[in-house]
Amino acid sequence: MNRSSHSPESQATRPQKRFPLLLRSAWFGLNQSFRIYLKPFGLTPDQFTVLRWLYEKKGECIRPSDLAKLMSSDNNTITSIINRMETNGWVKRSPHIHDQRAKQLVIQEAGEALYFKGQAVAHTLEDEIMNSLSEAERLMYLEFMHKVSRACLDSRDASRTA
Amino acid sequence: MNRSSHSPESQATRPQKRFPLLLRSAWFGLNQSFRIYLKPFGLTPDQFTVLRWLYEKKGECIRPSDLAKLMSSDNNTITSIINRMETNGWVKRSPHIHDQRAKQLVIQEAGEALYFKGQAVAHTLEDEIMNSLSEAERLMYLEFMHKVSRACLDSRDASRTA
DNA sequence: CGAATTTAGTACGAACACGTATCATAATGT
DNA sequence: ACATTATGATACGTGTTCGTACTAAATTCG
Repeated sequence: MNRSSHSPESQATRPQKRFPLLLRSAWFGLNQSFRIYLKPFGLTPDQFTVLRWLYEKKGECIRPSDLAKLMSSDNNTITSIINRMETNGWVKRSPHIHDQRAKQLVIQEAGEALYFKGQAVAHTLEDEIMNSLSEAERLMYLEFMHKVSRACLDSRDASRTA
Repeated sequence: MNRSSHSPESQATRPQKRFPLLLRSAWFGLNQSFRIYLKPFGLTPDQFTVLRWLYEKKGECIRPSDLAKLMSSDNNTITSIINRMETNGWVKRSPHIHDQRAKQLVIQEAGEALYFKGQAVAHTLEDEIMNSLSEAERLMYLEFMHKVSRACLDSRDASRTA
């Protein structure tokens, strides 16, 4: 009841601790910071994430639709990103072995070199952010964040089938 | 070595607990879910957020640049969103009293009506997500999330001036 | 086997994110 | 007062997000 009505201090004084706002500013802050650090390499945060997955799963056969699931994204977005990355020679689309419709995504030499450069930035940034919490807090936080992100994805999937 | 070669459980079983990945999936999951629920109203999540701030700060003079700060966004993005919302008659650009360059953003009747509709959805969704944590966990989580989002924004600001 | 359904990928369009450039106005410094 | 600098808003271009629609191939089922 009376969660916020219209008292003038409700937003200004009370510290902003509502989840959607915190999530938004955390995501935008991290993403913007990462983008600026990656800029000298000509790489965007999303492109880096693609390189990351293709590198980590280099033995396996990764299709665009797999990448979409791994990145909580969708096929359209992946197609668009891969188009640019293939033009730049960072990844390659190969035919799939068992499925004539599908493509297999393979990271290229140039892409791997870029990935290594970006990785250093990514780790530095992640450590910097995580240092705002103590060791004990960090463990709890990641545990909670895992549950919350699971709930967010479940909510999305539920809203799609509804 | 040989950390994943081709064992199928390497990624599927081991929980992904790295912060950037969790943050990404939480943000995309929540945003996509919210978008689907708002769709019947012809409203997007970002447009809802604009209406939210303009409603909550209705007494104060809010300029596009203020909105950019409140939403962790930038002037360009706000201009673009406001263009569409003004076309739809949900908000209005008025001249600023003391500053000839600036505009004052005012929420319109139609915008307020839409905001109330979206608010119900937003609260339901937020509660649903937060229910994945216990009361005690939720308090700690929001506290941690506050620190982390602060660190993300600080990192962004630092990277800009560097 | 052959028809219905599902899945993989993409084209296209609207909305959003954001860097750079531009113009007008404000604030500052000497 | 006047030149310098900073700020508010926008135009424009590129990249990302995602809905709708379409084609081709795989799967399911009668």
